[in-house]
Amino acid sequence: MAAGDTVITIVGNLVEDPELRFTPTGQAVARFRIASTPRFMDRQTNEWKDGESLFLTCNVWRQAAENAAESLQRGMRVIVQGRLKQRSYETKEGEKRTVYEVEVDEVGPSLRNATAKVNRTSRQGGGGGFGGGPADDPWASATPAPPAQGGGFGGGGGGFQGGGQQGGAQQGGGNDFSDEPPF
Amino acid sequence: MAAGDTVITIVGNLVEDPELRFTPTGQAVARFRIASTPRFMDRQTNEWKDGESLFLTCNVWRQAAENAAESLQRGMRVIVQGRLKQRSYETKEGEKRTVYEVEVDEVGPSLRNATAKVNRTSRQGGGGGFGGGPADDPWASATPAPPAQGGGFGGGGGGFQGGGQQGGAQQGGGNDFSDEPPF
Amino acid sequence: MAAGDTVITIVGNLVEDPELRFTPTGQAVARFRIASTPRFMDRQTNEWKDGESLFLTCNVWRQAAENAAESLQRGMRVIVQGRLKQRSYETKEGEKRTVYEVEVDEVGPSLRNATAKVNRTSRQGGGGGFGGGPADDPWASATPAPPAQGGGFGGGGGGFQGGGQQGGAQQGGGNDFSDEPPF
Amino acid sequence: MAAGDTVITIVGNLVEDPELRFTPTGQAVARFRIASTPRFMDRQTNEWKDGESLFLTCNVWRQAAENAAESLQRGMRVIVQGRLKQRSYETKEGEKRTVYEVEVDEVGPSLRNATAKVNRTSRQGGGGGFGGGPADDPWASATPAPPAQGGGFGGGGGGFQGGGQQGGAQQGGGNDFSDEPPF
DNA sequence: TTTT
DNA sequence: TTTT
Repeated sequence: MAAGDTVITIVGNLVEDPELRFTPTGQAVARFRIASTPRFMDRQTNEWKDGESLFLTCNVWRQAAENAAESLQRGMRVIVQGRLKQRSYETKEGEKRTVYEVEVDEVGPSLRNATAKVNRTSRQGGGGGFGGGPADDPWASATPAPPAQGGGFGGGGGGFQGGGQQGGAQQGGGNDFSDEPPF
Repeated sequence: MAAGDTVITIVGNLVEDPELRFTPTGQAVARFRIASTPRFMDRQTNEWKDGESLFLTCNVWRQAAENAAESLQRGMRVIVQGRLKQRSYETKEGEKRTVYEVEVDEVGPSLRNATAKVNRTSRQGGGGGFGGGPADDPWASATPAPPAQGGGFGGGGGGFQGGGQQGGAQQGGGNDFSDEPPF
Repeated sequence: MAAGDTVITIVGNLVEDPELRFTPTGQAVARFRIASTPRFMDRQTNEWKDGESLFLTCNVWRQAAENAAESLQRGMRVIVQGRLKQRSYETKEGEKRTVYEVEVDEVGPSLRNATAKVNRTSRQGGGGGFGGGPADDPWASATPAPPAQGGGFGGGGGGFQGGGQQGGAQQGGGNDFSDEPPF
Repeated sequence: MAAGDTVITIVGNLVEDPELRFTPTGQAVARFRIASTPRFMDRQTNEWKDGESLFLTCNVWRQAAENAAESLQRGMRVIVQGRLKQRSYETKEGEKRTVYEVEVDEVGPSLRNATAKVNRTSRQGGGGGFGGGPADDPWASATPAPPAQGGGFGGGGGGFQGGGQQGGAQQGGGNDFSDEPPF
């Protein structure tokens, strides 16, 4: 990173699937656009409301580009760290325009996504598929309430539902029950 | 988030598996420790060297806690956004100590991880499983392969290799071949 | 900045005057400690309350170190941008301790300080001094007064009151009257 | 601050003097534009070079707005912390445009400015004025001078030279002589 | 142009 | 105490 770069971290949802391309030298680049929507408490109605979204185009390079194209998808919530850049160009009509983009240093799917999971090593899961069946799913444990899954998740199957009610009022959350950290 | 919170974004590797606990009210909390290791170019030898690691304990709550415990693992590279906090306590010997911790707002596995992937919706993949062994891993191929592939990815297999040569010299990278973005 | 450094921006008040020292080679370093106190809206009482302070030691180098020692002072609100570092050492009793410190890249007094001002060029002010007492302080006036004024600013007066009730409820604020930006 | 806001810290130089306005309700707002220019080491020539500047418009409110209008000036280096926002509007020709702006939470002059200083209390300084001309400016001296000085600081003089060679190669600096912190 |  |  160059000294004096404007570092930015954005959390938002993909507005479209990432698009993967390759430079002439074979370098992978993925580009996607995310919408970051702040939520604020309306002090009148005591309800959470959405603020205006911030849209930003992000460019990822190399291995992460390929991974992004593979594993990210419209609707998913992601965390992006990068450097804010400005690019100037001329329209066909000869007008100067300037766009802001993020040169990505790190991206990843937010674990606040419905059931975004990454694969762990094979020692993890016995069976096929992904996620593990209910049987060996530690979340299924009776105690501290499973995050809700019926038969679900079992082998051969989808899993991730982009969308869903992720963020929600819990944003910035933490300890809404004034629980003490049990550590 | 409270006004005036000290927001921090950390990228680093899990030093241990996340530990999941529940508060008396049943709230999930996961805690893990990450090591963030800067790399700098040694101008003498013209080599990349590791700087001193920064270690930080992170606390995640709720759904993300459960997801973290499920999908993160020692060695993985993660992106964490949260608020830096200081906690003071007394040792048994009556000495005051203070620790710094991060109250996590967002975490996710970095897509610079070897083959960190999250599940996409079922419309995505035809077949069964997820992950796929190194042998059929399209990312392993040097040639710019298209992200979508036919049979691929099939069943029974681990997938993620924590560790590996992730970060590497490409840190902060981007466009080392002075390629133009192909967009 | 090394790649992978953990960048942090902290806003807080100096807990003590900066201390200036010089390395054997004559390099200036200033060190000071700041307290960053978040404020949150207590939803029960509908009042702003202070959260737990975060204390952090900051090291500034070179010119900025000298400027800091000269112009910063206990109580002042400052903005600090730097890299979070961990330093390990042994106590005299042989115990290992670790401290977190900020290697400062940029510091400056916050313009939310009571009357923190920096000097402008001489075309600005007619007269001698700087600061001006409360009586002739245009900022004290409720009516939107023009920033530049004739005689003003004259001589022999203190000016800055470190501490005081700066931040206040306006934190993160902006547009509390739902005014439209007049631009 | 709303949850989910995209926090940004920018360091750059004012491209123009701040413009101060007031909303109908009398709320002060200052607006200015800054240029943030990264520097990178050209590994071929082993020289520091300027990267492309990032330009961003910033809006400050209230007291800080008035202070900004008073104390900031074209050319000065400032630190800005705020929230990145997007504003959409239509041109007179009916075209939709979108601009990115920063809603400022904190601003201050960088202490890496040539001689940016803020006033300290009168207990500080013996004499009259503030600022001091270049001639008697202790910061101008190359030798590590003690921060406290006798008569010092005397009257009638400009002081701040906006622009100049601020940033310089020392960006991100710290400890270029591998000096140990003398603390 | 748009996500949740 | 420690990750890559």
